[in-house]
Amino acid sequence: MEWTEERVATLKALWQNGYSARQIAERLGGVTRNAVIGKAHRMGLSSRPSPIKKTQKPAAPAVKERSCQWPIGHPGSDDFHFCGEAAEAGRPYCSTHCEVAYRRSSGSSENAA
DNA sequence: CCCTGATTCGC
DNA sequence: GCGAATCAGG
Repeated sequence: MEWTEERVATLKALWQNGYSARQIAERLGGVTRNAVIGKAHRMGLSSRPSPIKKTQKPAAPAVKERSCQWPIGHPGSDDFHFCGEAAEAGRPYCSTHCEVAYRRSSGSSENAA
């Protein structure tokens, strides 16, 4: 196929209307999306929403680690507070309190302390 | 495996 | 200049 004024105009029109290269190629007929993209690139077009997204994620509010939320004292009490030590990654407590928090007492009769 | 555009490369 | 092949990512 030949890139006539008409075909080029169609290409540009569709491209600017947000059509994907594949849609344009299909519409024109006799060309593949590569031809469309290649032609578009050659005429100075392209620069459409590139699929190659940049890994730009500076805003990562993903909660990494906070301070240990292990309660110290009685809730409501004047000196009630949380442990505050550096918590383990992905856990709400520090290493010490993690042991306590996740200590599974599965049917053991070790209650005589 | 489907898609997207970008770029490269031989013709 | 052309477009398939390849690249790079979703």
